[in-house]
Amino acid sequence: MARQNKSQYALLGMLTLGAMSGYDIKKLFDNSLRNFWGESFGQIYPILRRLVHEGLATVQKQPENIRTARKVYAITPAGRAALRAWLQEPVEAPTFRLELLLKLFFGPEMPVETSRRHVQRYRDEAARTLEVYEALEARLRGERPGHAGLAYWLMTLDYGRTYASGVVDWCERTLRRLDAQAGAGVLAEADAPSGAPSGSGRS
Amino acid sequence: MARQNKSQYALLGMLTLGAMSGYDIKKLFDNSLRNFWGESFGQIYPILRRLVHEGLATVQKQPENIRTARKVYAITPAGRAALRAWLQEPVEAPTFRLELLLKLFFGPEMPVETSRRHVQRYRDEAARTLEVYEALEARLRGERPGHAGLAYWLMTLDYGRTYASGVVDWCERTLRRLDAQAGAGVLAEADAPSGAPSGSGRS
DNA sequence: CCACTCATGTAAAAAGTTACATGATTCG
DNA sequence: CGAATCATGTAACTTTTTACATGAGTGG
Repeated sequence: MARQNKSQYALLGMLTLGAMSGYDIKKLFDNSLRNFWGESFGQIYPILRRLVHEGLATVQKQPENIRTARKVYAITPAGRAALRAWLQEPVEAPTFRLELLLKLFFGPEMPVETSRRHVQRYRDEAARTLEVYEALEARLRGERPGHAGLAYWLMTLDYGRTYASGVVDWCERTLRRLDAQAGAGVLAEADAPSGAPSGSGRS
Repeated sequence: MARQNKSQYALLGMLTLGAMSGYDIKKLFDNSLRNFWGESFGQIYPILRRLVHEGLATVQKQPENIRTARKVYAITPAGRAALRAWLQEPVEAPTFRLELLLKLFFGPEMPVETSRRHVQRYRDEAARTLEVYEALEARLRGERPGHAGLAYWLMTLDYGRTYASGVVDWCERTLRRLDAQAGAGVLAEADAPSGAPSGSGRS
């Protein structure tokens, strides 16, 4: 029970990398973790406020006084303890929602060419992501040599690379399969407008 | 704008496989699509009601009269048209939230052994999933030979297999890296209880 | 001066899960 | 007859996104 809020731990974790503002945290998510985690401002600011309220973080206005000033947050020992307690807990199994696969699963409802287009685009995106990872890895190794976290960051990056490269392979295999599908004379039927398919009876 | 609700299309898609009840739909998600899509009853029943209201599906009570009777839903031509329109639309890029990677990213905050345990468990689960897929593929090929959807179902299954097998590989590589990490003298510090770590100063 | 990035925040809506309530049927 | 499965549904809650509002500073 008490469905734990993972976002708060994500934020606490970010603060272990150094004191920073909500804006900085957002940038970090977008630049470094976007392949496996993200948070929106609508989550970040309210949670930061709560963390301070609960004594897990502290704030300090940078220019002081000004209403829209930059606020720098830092993790407290209590915050670090809370984070560590969560890090100890077993990882919950992720639930995926892959729209591409959902659509592909209903392939008989569309022309093969449409499935093909979706898969092709997915492939291109994964290939681009792969390039971004190469660049990111080079940057990481260069910028922060010897940083305690480096080895771990590279592990998560390796995950992204493995994943993206697996996607590219699968897409290429699937494109070939779709071509075979199109060649097998399914095209004519798939192009049909909306009639009911042959076998709809329940067992 | 008008953030489209994907769940409704998932349900409509299920109904293209044949008329069925909300309970049947749930079972189908749990048995066949669980690696890339899922829906809870809290979503399914209200959405089915709405689909009927909008003319995208029809209902029929099976024993009739009884209040808790089985209700069988069928897709209408309008429903099929709505589904197909959605199938045509470009696939939105998925956002992942992989708790394992988030925790691993904060590796310096925990003993190497904890990271190791998480990764090990992840590996075991992926390996088990892989076995389930093999069985599922055999069952599919046997049960429904010649079904129009079979080729597509096998493609989604192939995705799951590729993914799970990539995860297993990554986990094994990562376990070796973690061992190297532990050997590099990080263990002593990492095993410490919870006080502030050596270099906690903000830049 | 205009566009862009920096920077904080709120409100409303959407999406989704969980827990609960109810009751029939089937199998051992 | 008790447990499991079949079967439907609602209400409360949590989580998350989106859109909006505001305003300072910087570079062309």
